[in-house]
Amino acid sequence: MFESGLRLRIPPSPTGSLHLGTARTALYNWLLAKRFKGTFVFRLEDTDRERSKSEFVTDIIEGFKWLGIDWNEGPLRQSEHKARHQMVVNQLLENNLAYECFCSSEELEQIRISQRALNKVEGYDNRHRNLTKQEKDNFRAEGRKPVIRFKLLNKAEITWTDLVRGKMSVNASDLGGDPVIAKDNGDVLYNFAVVVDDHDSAINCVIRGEDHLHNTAKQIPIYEAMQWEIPQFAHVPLILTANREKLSKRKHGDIASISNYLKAGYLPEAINNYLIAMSWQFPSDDHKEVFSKEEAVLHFDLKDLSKSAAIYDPLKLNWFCKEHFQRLSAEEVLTRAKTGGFLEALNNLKEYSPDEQLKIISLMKDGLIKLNDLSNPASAANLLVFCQAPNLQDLKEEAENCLREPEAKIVLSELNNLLETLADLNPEIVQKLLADLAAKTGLKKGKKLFWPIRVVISGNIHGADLVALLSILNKNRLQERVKEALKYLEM
RNA sequence: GCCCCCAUCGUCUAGUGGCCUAGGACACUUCCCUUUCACGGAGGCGACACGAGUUCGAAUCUCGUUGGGGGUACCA
Repeated sequence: MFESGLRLRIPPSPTGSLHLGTARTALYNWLLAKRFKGTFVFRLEDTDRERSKSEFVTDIIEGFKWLGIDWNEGPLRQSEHKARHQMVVNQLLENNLAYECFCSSEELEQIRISQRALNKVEGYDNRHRNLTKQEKDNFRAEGRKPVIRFKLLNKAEITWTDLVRGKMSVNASDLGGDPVIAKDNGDVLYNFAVVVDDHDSAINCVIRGEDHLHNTAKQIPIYEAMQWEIPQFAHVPLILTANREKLSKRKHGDIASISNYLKAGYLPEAINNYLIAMSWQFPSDDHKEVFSKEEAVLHFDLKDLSKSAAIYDPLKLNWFCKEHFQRLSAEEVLTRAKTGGFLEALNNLKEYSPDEQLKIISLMKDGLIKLNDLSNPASAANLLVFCQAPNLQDLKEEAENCLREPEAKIVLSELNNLLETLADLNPEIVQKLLADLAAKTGLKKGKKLFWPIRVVISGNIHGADLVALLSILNKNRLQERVKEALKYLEM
């Protein structure tokens, strides 16, 4: 199908930070480019001068890098192709395939209102298609500046075979009139610029969101007018929120922006996995769910994409996160946490040797969702227990109650006594320590025996394996916290 | 309003006319493991939107209805 070589592109607009949906479209492009050894072009769609910002350019590039989505050409900037765009506009004008339209926005609005009243397609009624020179001069004399409109041939059936959806067809008369391709200030518009740029980059396969379906219908006639080869099109399904609306940067910025995931310490491999799996399934017999984008490359094909929109499910994302954390070595997690700055709030972690730090990470990483959780008190995977004594004045009710049990005091003072006889702790010693403690207190095991210890070290009745916890914490910290608690209970 | 797209458990999906009393995953839930939580293991709950066709036979094909989404800019 692509004898000359597959050429794909991703054209984000730097009017906002990298969007989850853009990342997913980029991923599908990337997957296909890798699979069929194509060329992937990265272009910044920055023709909207007011809304485009350089900080967003940085954000988008950083986002792609973080996800591991690389490209072969670019970043190209649409704004740098102005002269070329102007040239094509003129060519269209000369060939009578485009024309000047002097309608004011008020007139346009009037046209829409009357069309709507008649249950017709809203849009422009092409009234300035055949203006005489005299009429144009009159408008100019009024001080009106024209926009340039492209002549859509009415009634023409615009068809293409979509690589995801199959045969598609839109009637040109349903497109809302001749589209504006250049504003009255000369700036060209998206639907035009994208055609010129894609053609100039020899793009032969356009993968984009389903929200572009009508744009494709508007763009194909431009290719035809210029006698340019029309690329293949593939419209991928959208990502919807839980209440079934298109995921938008404005309304759902927190979950829509890739940079938020980066900052929170999500694993890019988990994001990629989730994004790909949203509309695509690993084809092998086991239909495995957890995979890398590199594994997906081996099997990915547009025809296997789902046609229906997918609803963003944070719980499922979390699951992918856990799965990918479990697959990472403790060394890797520690490195990423350090380089990402996620350990900075955990000052005292430096007191532990590198080897101890690894033990800490491997003890905690299985329930990890994002690196942020390492220092988040609300997370079960936080490392706070290793870094600071709990604030006993401010315990949760269940923890406070546990400490107020009469047995708690006995357990703690016996523990304190036993600790006096010990030097450094290790798992074997802790094992024995707890057994001795059980014997001394007469409490076999269970809540009465272990929960007070947990509360004293972490402020929580739940947590990671106690033996591992205590042996890493070691004698001094443990004893300190036990004494502190005994003091607190005396008050 | 008009145009287009989509339609299997709450969610993501497998399923391309008989292997389907519809399979998997997330979530939820029961039990087991465990000194707690988590992990892990074994179960459970739970769907072919509806109505007509076509066919010996339909989740799968056709039409209609309904529902959902997107689009409808001198934004991208």
